[in-house]
Amino acid sequence: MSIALRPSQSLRLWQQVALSEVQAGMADLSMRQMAILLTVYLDPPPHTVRGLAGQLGVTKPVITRALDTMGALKLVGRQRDEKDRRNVLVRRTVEGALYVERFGDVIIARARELPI
Amino acid sequence: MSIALRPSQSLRLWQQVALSEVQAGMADLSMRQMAILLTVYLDPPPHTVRGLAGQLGVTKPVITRALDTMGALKLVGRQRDEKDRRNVLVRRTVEGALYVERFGDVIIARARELPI
DNA sequence: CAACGTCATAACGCTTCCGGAACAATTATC
DNA sequence: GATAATTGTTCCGGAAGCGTTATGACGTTG
Repeated sequence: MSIALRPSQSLRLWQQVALSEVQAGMADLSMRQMAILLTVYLDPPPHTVRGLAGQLGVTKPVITRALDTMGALKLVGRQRDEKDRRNVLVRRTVEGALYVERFGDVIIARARELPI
Repeated sequence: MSIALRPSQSLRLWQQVALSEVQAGMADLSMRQMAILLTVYLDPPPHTVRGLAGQLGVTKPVITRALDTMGALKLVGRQRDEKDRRNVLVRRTVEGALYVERFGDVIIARARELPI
């Protein structure tokens, strides 16, 4: 059984989750930042700047800047790759894991409240 | 039947939709901007700056700036309320309606692809 | 070991956004 | 009709984003 959403449900879900996040005063991440954050936490490591840039179809400075901002928020960390010291490996953090987990809970809760 | 999502599904859905948007080179809207845009298009009008600020729990300048940016993208419009000329009514646009509709389609498509 | 790739970041000029305070325009109240 | 309240915008210094280009560190190849 695949997840079947009707148009009004899909948009309403997104709205309700976004509203919840804004109302809760959470960090106002952009779509790009969310894509990076979730990719780091959902896809298997390692994650490099170049790899993320390629996956998102953006330039490397875009990734560097996003990592700067989310790093200041402790949502991700950075570490030199000792095997190839040109690479920077994006590391998960405890705070980031908690953030992502909580975010998933919000989605589930709002999905449950959707009108049929 | 309510929409029941498991934790991994909810986060994966959000990631896939965000990735689709970024890869497609769509406007990189923040969570706040998405909340405003979807509220304007999903909730019944009229929408005022003050009303949106109250609903999102942010200050009025935040709404003004978001409307500036999304107005430049033609996603929303503004119109003076002739009944009470202090008010500004946020108007929907053709471009905005198409944007929102397309976005809903992306959510549905990614939801359908979710692993069980 | 020198020349060339590759990686991530820094630098550049510009735009957007922030929170908070001040503002002009409009309406309500006395 | 003067005063007060309300609405949305503008202004402030500062932070963060953009795309593009340049740079520095590291690895690979001749």
